[in-house]
Amino acid sequence: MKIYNTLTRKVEDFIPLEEGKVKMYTCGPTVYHYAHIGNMRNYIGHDILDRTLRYIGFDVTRAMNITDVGHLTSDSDSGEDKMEVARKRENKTAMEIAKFYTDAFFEDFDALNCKRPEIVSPATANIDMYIKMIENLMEKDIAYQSGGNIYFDISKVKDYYCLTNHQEDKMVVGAREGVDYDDNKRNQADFALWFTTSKFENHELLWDSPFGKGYPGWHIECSGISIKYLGEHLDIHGGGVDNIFPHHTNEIAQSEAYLGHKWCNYWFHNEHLLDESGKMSKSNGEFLTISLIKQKGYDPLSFRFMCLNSHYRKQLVFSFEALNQAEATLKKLRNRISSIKDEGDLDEGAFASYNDKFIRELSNDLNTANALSVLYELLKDEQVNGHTKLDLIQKIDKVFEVGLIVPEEKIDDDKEILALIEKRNNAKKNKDFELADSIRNELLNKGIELIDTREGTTYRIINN
RNA sequence: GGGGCUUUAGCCAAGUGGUAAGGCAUGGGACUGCAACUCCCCGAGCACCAGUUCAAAUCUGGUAGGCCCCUCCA
Repeated sequence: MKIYNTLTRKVEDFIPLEEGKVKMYTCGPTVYHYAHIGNMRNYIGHDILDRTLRYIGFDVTRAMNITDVGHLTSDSDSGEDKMEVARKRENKTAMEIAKFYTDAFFEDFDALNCKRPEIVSPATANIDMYIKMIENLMEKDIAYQSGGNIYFDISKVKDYYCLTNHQEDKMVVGAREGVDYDDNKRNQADFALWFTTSKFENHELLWDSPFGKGYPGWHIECSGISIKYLGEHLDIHGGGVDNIFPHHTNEIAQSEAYLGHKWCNYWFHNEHLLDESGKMSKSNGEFLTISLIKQKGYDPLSFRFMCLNSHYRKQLVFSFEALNQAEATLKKLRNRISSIKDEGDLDEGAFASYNDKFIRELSNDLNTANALSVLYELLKDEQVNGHTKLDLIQKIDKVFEVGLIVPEEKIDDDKEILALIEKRNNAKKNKDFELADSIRNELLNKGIELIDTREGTTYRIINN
């Protein structure tokens, strides 16, 4: 398995710390609003990684957080908490907001056939762990108290900018609007570990701590949850590319300072999904969600398929043209596969050969586009019998998970339908095409599509 | 100002030095009463310029366009 590692900026062989076992962490959603389709591309990317690792035999344990507190809308540790903003916007309690959007998130997550991580934990469920870590960092004099908050002193760690090529003296405070100078900090790049009420008032969720009543900073939650549930060493940690700096950079700094050793070996980052105007963002108001796509009549798996057709480390521009294309492609694929007759004995040689090819593509830094080509190659191969093809397709769809094999739905008592087919065929014989077509339409309205073949007419049930 | 990515047919996209995979769409054809489904056939010399090389989409330098990061963001 080869995978691109942001830490080394190279595609590397993936070697887990413990043979055969993988500990993986995914930065989860901030549940202050709906997740847009760009957010979901990231989870599809992680899902493919997760499933690929399992496919080639690794025992994967994966954890993901749900950020339900502590993520500020602004930088310089001065903006409002996103959950608080949502709470005011919707006039609900913070926990109601979190519950609502967490449910909405998983509805889309599930609709995309993303496998839920073994561990999913909300930030608010692990406050004790953050306090433990912060106390430890205070003892080591790596964290300090200032202006009511606890900050992490980045000058105390060796290679703070290890994930990026940022040069401290070239950093521009104010490159982005809203980045202000914060004179509570020793270094402008220091980040908050804990906020207290002395600085932020009116925050609904507050916890007692040795540093004062308050709530955790954003970055500490991922380190805390990861270490608490996956242990002191992590194989893969991932998220969107926007997390590289500062979120993951800060996670590395605080985790390694706390643990006193190297923490995570591989950093996995998904590129963004763009729309015609550039980056998708919630702050621009309108944004697309999986649920909306579904409402428009699309199969959410078409979106998953669209993502698989491109590479996770490449920006992808979303357009309905592209989605239509993906939907058409997927539909054709399913039709083709459903027409394969389950005949012959399992051809083990062919099975292994195609399976190897498939694994080879996925093992090459998740080249899903090429893995899909292997599927097309298989479909075209006349040397491979139907049974072997179907077995293989069923297997590789364990990674793709786009519903390649549509279970054949049968109606228990289809006498009525068969009678109508018979009636239509007679009408066709008598050149009464009006009647024939009306029967066809009647059945189509009931979700039954007729398929005319040389051997006769069959039917199938079509959804949506 | 600093760091990084990217540009391949109408569209999505692979390719990482040896002469451009695959898919969708379009067009043509087979099948059909028509249609759907299915099957067959058809398309680019890789943004541009200059180098290196026997050989470059692939390496180097430059130009142009797009995008991202430099404390909201997946």
